[in-house]
Amino acid sequence: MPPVSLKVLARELNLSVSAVSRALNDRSDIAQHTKDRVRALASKLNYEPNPYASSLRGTKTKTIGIIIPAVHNHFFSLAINGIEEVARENDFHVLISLTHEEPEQEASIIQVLAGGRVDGVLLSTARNSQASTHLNVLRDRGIPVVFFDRVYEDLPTATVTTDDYASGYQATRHLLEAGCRTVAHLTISDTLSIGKRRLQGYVAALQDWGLAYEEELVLQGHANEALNTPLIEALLRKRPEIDGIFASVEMLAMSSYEACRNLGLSIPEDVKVIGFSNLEIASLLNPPLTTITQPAYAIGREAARLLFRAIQENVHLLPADSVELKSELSSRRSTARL
Amino acid sequence: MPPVSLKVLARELNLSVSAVSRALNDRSDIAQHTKDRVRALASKLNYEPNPYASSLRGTKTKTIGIIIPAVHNHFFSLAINGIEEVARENDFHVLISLTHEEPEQEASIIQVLAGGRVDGVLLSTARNSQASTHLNVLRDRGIPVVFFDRVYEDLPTATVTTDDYASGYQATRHLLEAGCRTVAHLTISDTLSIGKRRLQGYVAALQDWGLAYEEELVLQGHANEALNTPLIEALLRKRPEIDGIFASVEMLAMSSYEACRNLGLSIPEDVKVIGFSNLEIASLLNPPLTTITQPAYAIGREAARLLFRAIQENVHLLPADSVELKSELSSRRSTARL
DNA sequence: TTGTATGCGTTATCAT
DNA sequence: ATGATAACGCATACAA
Repeated sequence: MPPVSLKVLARELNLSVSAVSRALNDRSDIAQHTKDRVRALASKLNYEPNPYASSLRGTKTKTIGIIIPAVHNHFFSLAINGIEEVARENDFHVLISLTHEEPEQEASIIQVLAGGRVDGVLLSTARNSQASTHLNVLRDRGIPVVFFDRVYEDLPTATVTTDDYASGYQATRHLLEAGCRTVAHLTISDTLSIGKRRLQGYVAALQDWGLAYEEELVLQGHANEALNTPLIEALLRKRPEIDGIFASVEMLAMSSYEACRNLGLSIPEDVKVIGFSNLEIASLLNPPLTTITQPAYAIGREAARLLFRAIQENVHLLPADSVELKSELSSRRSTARL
Repeated sequence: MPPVSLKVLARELNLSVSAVSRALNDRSDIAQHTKDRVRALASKLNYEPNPYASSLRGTKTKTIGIIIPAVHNHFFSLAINGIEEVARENDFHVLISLTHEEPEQEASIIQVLAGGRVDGVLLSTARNSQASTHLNVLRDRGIPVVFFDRVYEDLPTATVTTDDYASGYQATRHLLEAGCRTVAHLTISDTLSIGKRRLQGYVAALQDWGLAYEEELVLQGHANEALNTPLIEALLRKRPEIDGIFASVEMLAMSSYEACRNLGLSIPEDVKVIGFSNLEIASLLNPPLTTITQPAYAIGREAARLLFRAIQENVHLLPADSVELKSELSSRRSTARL
């Protein structure tokens, strides 16, 4: 069955297309009686305005794009939840695209979305994305962007992040206070914004404790998650004095658990582990994992809120509009002082 | 900066709009030389065709819709991964909408998507959705739908599911073989397709063991996840002879762990637990959780593949096109025979 | 209060 | 080989 258009309604009601259009948009220059007739038929026939025709005229697509590395990740799925909710409140739709951590994918997605598919973009960058030139298309088209969590630091727009430096410092201090003297740091990328900041916090904490920073103790995880456990095992074998692990992402904390299990190392007796994580069930792990939890849902909401300000009130987003939220450390048995 | 349109390219090249259009679409009636000129300028100016204008002419939006209860759930996020991948392979976009388990939301989302926003829909129904009449809009508009995991059983279209009855039977048998004699079943809904089938498998297994089915041992979880732990605690207190729990979804298995911990019950000594789950880290739980794992990623891919067959080859999907995949039981310590 | 005409960006059809 | 024109569905400016 062909979709119900204004034309169909107009023919049926012996009205002009424009009269029907205005009736449905509740314009003041249409008789109440006519509005009633039109609305009755529209709902009877399940009329739904073609959003693409509207956007072709105006240039609001009522759609925002989310570009993230993966959805299969507690942090991102919680963030999406927050974003989707705000979008719904604003009567917008959400287009989701995954980069799978590949900068080229990220660039191509942006290029396509910029072609008029969305009114705004929420972006958390791929692990190895470096130059931000592929974002120029968005700027040129006047499509606002808000970064969340993983940001490009040199871009003149708003970001929503957490206090990664402070959290990195705090996590490391937590291990040192628990008695660790040789703390390894597992990161996903030392060029990525969050990777850099968390690492800086780690380094600063070591310094304050009078401990030397050793590059060898910093392990960069592999994109292929299956490879991380053996990498960590190798590190623990090479440096058996390691008594603490600070994992900058959930996945690396889990790989650390597996590595310790495979090597017969006990947590927290032999090695203490702390990790960034949004696992609700951290307390059900063996042993319960000490976590730094980011307010993922709030981050999503906040980022979306900023984006809608830009879209609907037509304000230009500036770095000064950026928001920083706090993460929370939950101490559990994986870092217990013995 | 205004977006680059065909008109802009045409003016710049002293060509007609239609010539430019055909050049970009690589039509045979355009001189190679001209094609080259056009393509060069297009890529120089980052020309991107306006997808909404194309879809207005044709009626392919190059977009599919995913409608699911939540994204914050391992099963669904893995499925999305599979779907997004197939969509990308077909050069399609993915619109994602969450029902938050509310049938009204589901209906309203469908109504809106049917208004020409997507070329096809992948749907996993909300927990309490009953009537499927809100899907008629899609049928009327000729928009194909593929259900995955949670399906409407009375609908003449294809579904992608797992062998839920067999899995329910197998899970229950697993507990009985481990020595359990009073097995509770935790479900999210006994009207939902997957809930019904898993329950039927549970009932059949009890029967084959000569055990009576007791309605009291079947607990329906609450949509508000926080309420489930106390509900399970209450059940365990009321029926202290319960020595096995079969949780039909991951969340309820986790709540069972918490309930047991709160009551001081040991797993698997006092109570054995098995649950449907896509937690990669089930083996890191305390104790490691015996799981029935659905091939979530494959389900997503398969559902998307079917949908694209319908969209691109214009075939009408029938129940006979449905696919059933197998889940896998991984036995771990939570159901160890002692 | 309602109708007519126009244009958004694209593509198909029919000229030239 | 290229150009002119019309149409998709909608919303606006203007006419009646």
